[in-house]
Amino acid sequence: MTSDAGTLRNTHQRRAVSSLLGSVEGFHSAQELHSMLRDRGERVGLTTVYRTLQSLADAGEIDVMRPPGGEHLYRRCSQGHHHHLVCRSCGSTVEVEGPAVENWADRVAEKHGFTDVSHTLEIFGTCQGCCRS
Amino acid sequence: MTSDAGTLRNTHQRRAVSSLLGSVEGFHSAQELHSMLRDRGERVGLTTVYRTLQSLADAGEIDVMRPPGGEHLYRRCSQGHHHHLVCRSCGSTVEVEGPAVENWADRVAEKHGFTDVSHTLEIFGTCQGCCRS
DNA sequence: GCGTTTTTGACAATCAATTTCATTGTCGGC
DNA sequence: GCCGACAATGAAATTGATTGTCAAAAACGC
Repeated sequence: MTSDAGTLRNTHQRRAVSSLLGSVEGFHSAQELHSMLRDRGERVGLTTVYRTLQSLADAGEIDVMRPPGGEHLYRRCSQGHHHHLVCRSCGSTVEVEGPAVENWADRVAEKHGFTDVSHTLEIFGTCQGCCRS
Repeated sequence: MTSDAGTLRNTHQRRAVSSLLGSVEGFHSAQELHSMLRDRGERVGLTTVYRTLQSLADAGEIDVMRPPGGEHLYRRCSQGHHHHLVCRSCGSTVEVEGPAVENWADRVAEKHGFTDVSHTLEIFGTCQGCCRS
């Protein structure tokens, strides 16, 4: 669609994964996405799901989250750099931005002589709905 | 609800792991620590190393880092909440603090109605030494 | 010492993720 | 439209860190 690495071919599996990611809310594991594809009647191998997710992540089209003690979760997110506020209980997520944090991280890294800087940041908590129950 | 530290027994394996962590620099995986113990002549099972590291982490005595695509790394860190600036190439780490970030994370979470908030933050980059080579 | 309770550790099990490799599908060129 | 090179696929096998099992050993209180 958008990204074209030159050697990438346009297969129905790739389109299926990409399209699925566009139509679901929240984060899902590769295995969940694989099941969803099966439920939709698409036959896409689990291997291909992993590979496609990886290439999409490399291309920056999806976000990967690594929750403590769980499998990798993937989600199509709004473009641009942002972070996630995640409910420990129900898994619902909110995208948050913190320009100040970005700057701080870059400044700190630079101060210590580090270059080519990136960072990961996730906020975990219990959301209102889950807190009540 | 919290771990009952009153029933913990003082075994030589527990002491060996704890002592080892006090004498090594940087982050190490459970398997590395297990090898080091063997080199030291201590006989401690890998299972026990994992269990001990887990309980130490639960007690807040060591920090756990989960680098992308790697195993869990453990390190005895200075007390108190802090984050890490990690070199992608050589793995060297710098402890950094960012009170402003802590506050920001808490505020953002609170604003969205989240309670019991925690967060993870790691900064990755290439350190001066590795940048040159 | 003695009995109780925790801890240990060799091995098996788990499970996400990756690799393998023969087969299939794409796509540019004709 | 057809061909052929080559990327892509996918089922099964593999990997590798981590966890579970459970009998035996160690620590602690008395």
